[in-house]
Amino acid sequence: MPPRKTPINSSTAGEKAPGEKPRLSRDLVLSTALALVDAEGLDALTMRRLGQELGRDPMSLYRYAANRAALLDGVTELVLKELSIFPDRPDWQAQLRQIAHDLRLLALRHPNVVPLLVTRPLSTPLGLRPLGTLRPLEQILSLLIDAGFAPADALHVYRAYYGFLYGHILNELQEFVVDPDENEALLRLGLHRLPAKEFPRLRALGPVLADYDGAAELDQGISILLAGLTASLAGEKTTPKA
Amino acid sequence: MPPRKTPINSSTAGEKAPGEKPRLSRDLVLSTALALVDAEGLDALTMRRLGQELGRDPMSLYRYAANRAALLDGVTELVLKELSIFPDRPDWQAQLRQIAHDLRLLALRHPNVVPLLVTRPLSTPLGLRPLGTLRPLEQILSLLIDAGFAPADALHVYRAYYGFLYGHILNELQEFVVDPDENEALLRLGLHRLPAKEFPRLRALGPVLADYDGAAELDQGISILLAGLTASLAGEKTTPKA
DNA sequence: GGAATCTTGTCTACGATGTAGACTTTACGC
DNA sequence: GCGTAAAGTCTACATCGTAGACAAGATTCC
Repeated sequence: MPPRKTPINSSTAGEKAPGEKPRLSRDLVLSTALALVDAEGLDALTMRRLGQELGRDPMSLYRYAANRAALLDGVTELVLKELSIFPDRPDWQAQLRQIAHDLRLLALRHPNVVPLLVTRPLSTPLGLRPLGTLRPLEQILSLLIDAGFAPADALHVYRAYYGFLYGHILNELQEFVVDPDENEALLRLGLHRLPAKEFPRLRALGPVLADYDGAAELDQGISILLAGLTASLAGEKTTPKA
Repeated sequence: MPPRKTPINSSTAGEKAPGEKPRLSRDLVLSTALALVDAEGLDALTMRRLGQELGRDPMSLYRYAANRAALLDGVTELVLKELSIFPDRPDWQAQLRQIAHDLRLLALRHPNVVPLLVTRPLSTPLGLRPLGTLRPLEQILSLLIDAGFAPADALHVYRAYYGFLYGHILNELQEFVVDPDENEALLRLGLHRLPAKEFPRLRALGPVLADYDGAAELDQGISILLAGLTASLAGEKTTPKA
């Protein structure tokens, strides 16, 4: 992708009309950063570039994020804020299903942020993560406990659920190519490159790979998981409703 | 972590005795890179540092990897080669379970590589990935098809299975802290930092979080998934054995 | 109003990184 | 032994994150 000159934030006026310096704020910085990542990928998010995007000196950013890593954390937090969970709805299974689909769509909306989503927590102990990152966890636990699960069981359910969910998102995004016309072509081209003796199955699956219904697959997986979880937890002392 | 001076590869002699320049090779470069990542993390793997580790000019590395990204791909490939799959064993369920545990152990052995494992495929279309990366996929497909699954179903099973597996690994590694003594302390410390009103459930789960049996949890999840998958595929034309 | 103080943005500068391109050295086939 | 190809090295450059001193602007208190 060639570097672009026009600013990402296609707001009212040109790039640096002298009067309109809109006073920085954490939200402004982070949302511009997110827009930049969405448009041009993670590598495009450099301090210099972001500064330029905001019409400010790169150094000014350090007033709103301690360093680049913190900036990335802020972006993940911002993205996760797009996810709304209602912990006091009645049907917990329906809730989990709904959240799964919401998160999937969120990931498809911000594919370039997904590496951050799955990677940043690996380098930050749980207690030190941005609060916005932990909120979904807390809310889902709340959801499950309110539904009648013992706290420890709720944690197990959460883990299985979120694990599967993240796994699915990674899976789906791997096979996701931006240009849908190019999709099949690139796929076949790529597959054709594979040595036929070593990868017969994979090559034969080309057509099947080409049309991938992520939503359906996710839904089916969630069904299996929920059924299995309730069944496997049925033999214990606490039983959730339904 | 402070930078260290002694070379990673604690081989026979000191750092740069003039006679012992062991002639580079792709394997040597990659395995040294892996050792470096294992010991000091991904950020420590710079061309200069790796060159120094090998007692060579950083530029020499470009004879064995086109650029840094290709080097990272090489490392992932190398790690994945540690995983051995036997596609012609009888019991496919037992096989999948075994592979799951193997992969989990692999991830625990190379936690710093896990971000690469889950992240690199996102930026490389399937057909253009390093072959070593695709081999497990091919082998598992083979395993399932030989077990009686229709190819398309095999793909679905694979996706659900690998999705869950990767999700679990990410989950477990998040809660994994290197120093087990520090574990609980750090955990409590971190949890204590959370605002009590907003995160009551999470805070209450501190003790449960502290002892996490990843293997058991993985096993249980796999059981659920396998049971669910076979059940949900039973109504279709092709049925796998058992 | 005016001065003191805190906040926000800017400037300059430094060390580290990936890697292009020209060069030198080594290994090997005949 | 000589010529050719491969392996390794050197120099150089653009770009990155960010420390630290400073300036501009806003806010508070009298």
